[in-house]
Amino acid sequence: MSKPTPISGFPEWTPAQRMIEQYVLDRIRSTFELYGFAPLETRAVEPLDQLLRKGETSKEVYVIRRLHGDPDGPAGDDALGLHFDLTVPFARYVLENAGKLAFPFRRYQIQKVWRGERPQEGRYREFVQADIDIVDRDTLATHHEAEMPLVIGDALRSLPIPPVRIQVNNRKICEGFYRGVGLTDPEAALRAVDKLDKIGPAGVAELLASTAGASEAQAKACLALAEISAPDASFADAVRGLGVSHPLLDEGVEELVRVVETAAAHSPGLCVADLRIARGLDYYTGTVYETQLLGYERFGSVCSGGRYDNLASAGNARFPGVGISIGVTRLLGLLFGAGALSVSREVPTCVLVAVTNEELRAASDSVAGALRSRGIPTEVSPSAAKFGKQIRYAQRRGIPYVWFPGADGAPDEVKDIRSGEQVAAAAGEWTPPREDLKPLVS
RNA sequence: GUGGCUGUAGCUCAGUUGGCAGAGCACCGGGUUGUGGUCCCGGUUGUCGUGGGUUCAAUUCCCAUCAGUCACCCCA
Repeated sequence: MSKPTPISGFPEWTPAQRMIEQYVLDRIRSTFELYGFAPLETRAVEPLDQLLRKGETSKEVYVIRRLHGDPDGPAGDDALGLHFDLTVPFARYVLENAGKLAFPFRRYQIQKVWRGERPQEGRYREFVQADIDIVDRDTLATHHEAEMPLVIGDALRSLPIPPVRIQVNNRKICEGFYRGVGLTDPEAALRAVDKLDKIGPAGVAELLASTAGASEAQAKACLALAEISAPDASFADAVRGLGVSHPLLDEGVEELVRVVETAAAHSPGLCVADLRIARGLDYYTGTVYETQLLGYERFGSVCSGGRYDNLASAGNARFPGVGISIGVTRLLGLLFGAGALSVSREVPTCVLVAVTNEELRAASDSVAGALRSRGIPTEVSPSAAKFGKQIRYAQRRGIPYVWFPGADGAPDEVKDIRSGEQVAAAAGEWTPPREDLKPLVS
């Protein structure tokens, strides 16, 4: 068999990287639970028609089918696709289980998602998202939109990663403003403005004219709005200064003020109102979030989301929601690529119990058992090689302690192979310093 | 999905104007008859991403393909 090769866009980490990933996931999860979000996992597949409601993203959906499915039979597996985010499955789940859920319903969901994109650094076809959402029945209070950045701020701050900046906007501001200046296709205008960073003001003006039918004055006004950015409510004055009025615009400004002020009170500098932010899936109807990892801005957002009022509705029941999702795989991929994350050892093992000779392996096994019973991750040396070799086995893996069973009734000894210090110890009592018990991620 | 660049040892990379494949690090053995790391001596790295084609001869040239990366697209 020839050597297997990777599959494009489906990353597989090393054990050390996986330990870091698990650490990161644990921290994120515990922050989510600290805010009272309940755990949920949904199936990997959704009916295709559900997934395709988003238009453009449809090209990215992986469809599943049975190898020997009957192409002429009734629609079965081939009507299913892998979910490409966690919000759409969640909306479906809420509709399906509305009777069992208490509203407002707060849940987190940490799962893989799949998108058939062309991969490059920080872009994958299979990746993990850590998602929180809050949905309510009929109406959703706007303060939930202000809560999202707080959770994310806490979660990401608990990790050994560079600081982040959450950029917030509100689609009502854009849409209200565009309508206020007389544009009739706010969607097109939004798409044009979104390219500001990439093609510059002149390019956007051109695009606004060609795709949204904007006059020179209208384009200028849209650009002026997009250039507004402030870490506090002062953005609202800047918007008013543009002299455009529309009910939707006022509503959006009010909501965004609240998000920004709440965030500023909780953690200054975390959030910034940035009126050029337009992206995200097109089901967003109000607040939208994007998150830059400082120093890695060019790789795009590592955490995005927003408010959606129309994603989940059945008959006359409506479930507006707001959610945000951490791109865990992108975050890790970027930091791994930069060598910016490390772990103190490649295995969970804290203690390696040396084996004096194979006849005495049972003695080492029993030491290991005693240590494990007190929660100390321990392995027994794979061979009774010279102690130098056994120490090196530990050293190469970053295992901090080697345990030597005492010969002929002499006490056992444990050696810290980093310092070389070796002391007598009893397996039923010795405990490593707290910081050595588990691998340290930094 | 479109286009560009790249692919040589576990890692970082040399190299062959087409003629038996190299260095450093890492790894293994010894110096050191039961305690590693430093040091010294010695040793192994490999379908030259994969499959075709041209050629007496291809790692080198050509085509395809896979993977990585960049831009577009989209987005975590």
